[in-house]
Amino acid sequence: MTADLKPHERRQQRTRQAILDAARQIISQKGIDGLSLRGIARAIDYSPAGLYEYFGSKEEIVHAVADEGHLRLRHAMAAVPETDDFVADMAGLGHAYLRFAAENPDHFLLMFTILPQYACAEDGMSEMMGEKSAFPILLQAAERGVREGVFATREEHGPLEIAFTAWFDIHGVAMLRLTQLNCLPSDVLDRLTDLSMRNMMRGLMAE
Amino acid sequence: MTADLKPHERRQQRTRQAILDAARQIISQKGIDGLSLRGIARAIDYSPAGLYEYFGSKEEIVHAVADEGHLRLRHAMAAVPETDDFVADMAGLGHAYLRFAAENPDHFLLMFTILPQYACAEDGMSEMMGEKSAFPILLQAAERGVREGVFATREEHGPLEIAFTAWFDIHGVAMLRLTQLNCLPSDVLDRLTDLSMRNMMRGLMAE
DNA sequence: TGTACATCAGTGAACGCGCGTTCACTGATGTAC
DNA sequence: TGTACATCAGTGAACGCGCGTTCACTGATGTAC
Repeated sequence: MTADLKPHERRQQRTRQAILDAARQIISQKGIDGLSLRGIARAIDYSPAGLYEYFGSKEEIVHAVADEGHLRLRHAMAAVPETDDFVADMAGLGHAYLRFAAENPDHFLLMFTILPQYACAEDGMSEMMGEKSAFPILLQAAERGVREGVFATREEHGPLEIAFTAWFDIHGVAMLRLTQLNCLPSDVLDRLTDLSMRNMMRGLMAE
Repeated sequence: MTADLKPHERRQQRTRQAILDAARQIISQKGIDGLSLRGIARAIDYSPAGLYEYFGSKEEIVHAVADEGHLRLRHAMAAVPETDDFVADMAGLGHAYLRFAAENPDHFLLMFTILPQYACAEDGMSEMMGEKSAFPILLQAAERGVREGVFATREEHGPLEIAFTAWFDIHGVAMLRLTQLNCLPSDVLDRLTDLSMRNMMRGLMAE
């Protein structure tokens, strides 16, 4: 993907990435409100004006960081190995989601919170199905679950609906753990998380 | 609760409330980043310095607005009437939650997003069980569901665990609808929401 | 190989802005005698 | 009832700050002949 570039293009790419990495790191340390062009520039030994060579505005940088986050989340979930035990694999996907949220809380909040002002694509579904989103990974798992007869399907209730149900549940867990339940001891949280995931699976299962 | 106050105390209370109302309205219109002491002061015809008679800092105001939000959400859910049909009542609670989120998106995001830096109470559970939280309403419903034999219980899986499962699901729906799925047509969203709630209930039910 | 020129990445200073907070103040309201 | 004083709610101007963005610039790198 990054092959076939002339040297100066590679240098550009590298600088662009350095900007995004610095931005991500600053967000991790000080939250989204702590992010400033001046801070990014300081981190990569540039003048603030220099950033405008690579991005048109601060907002563009923030969007790029969020996009990158979605990609990283997708990769984290895609990296969950597939075993014979579908139910366990499904739980593994959920835990990958939660681990990402726990390890990158401010990045996660940025991705799933701050930017509702995106222009809507005319087909709202297409963005979610794209390569930048983790949803297709979940959808694939739902399809496998159906194929293996673990999940029940009915009229108007196929893999897509199953994937959404799972996403809703795991996303709620992730958000509430970050923002409301962070005072609870983590063993309690883990127990509640597991129960919730199990209940959710139970609601989707055949028979 | 507001009785037994001397006139000047009532006046103070009213001003305090006016500040919070203005803050809430500004947040609704311009988001949390659009909130400034100057803006609040302008809205209630005060000088910015005057606000310090009522709150010690901007942060205090923001926390107060968030707290008020939790109270309003609780009231919205407590106002859902109880009928003979438990399952329908449970769905009603979910819809009250979602309606609140949809009608007060920025307020909702403030409540459930921005302020993870609260000092943790030594017992993390107590705040959630308090009068400022909507969770007890959900817990009551879960207890009723158990009492009526709709929800299954097992070892280590009682009303509390049921309430959490429901909260996770409905909160995930609310957050994703606000931040990721706002491009989908609302009939699609409503269908997915209902399916998810039904699946969740199914996972909790007896037999 | 050497020279003239164009392109490019990055700088430094400045722009105007809105912010939270402080502080000395004022004028009205309440209290004591 | 009148007067002196204390309290209180609210003001206005100023503080220092950090911000995103612009723009004329510079020095290095690349290109053409």
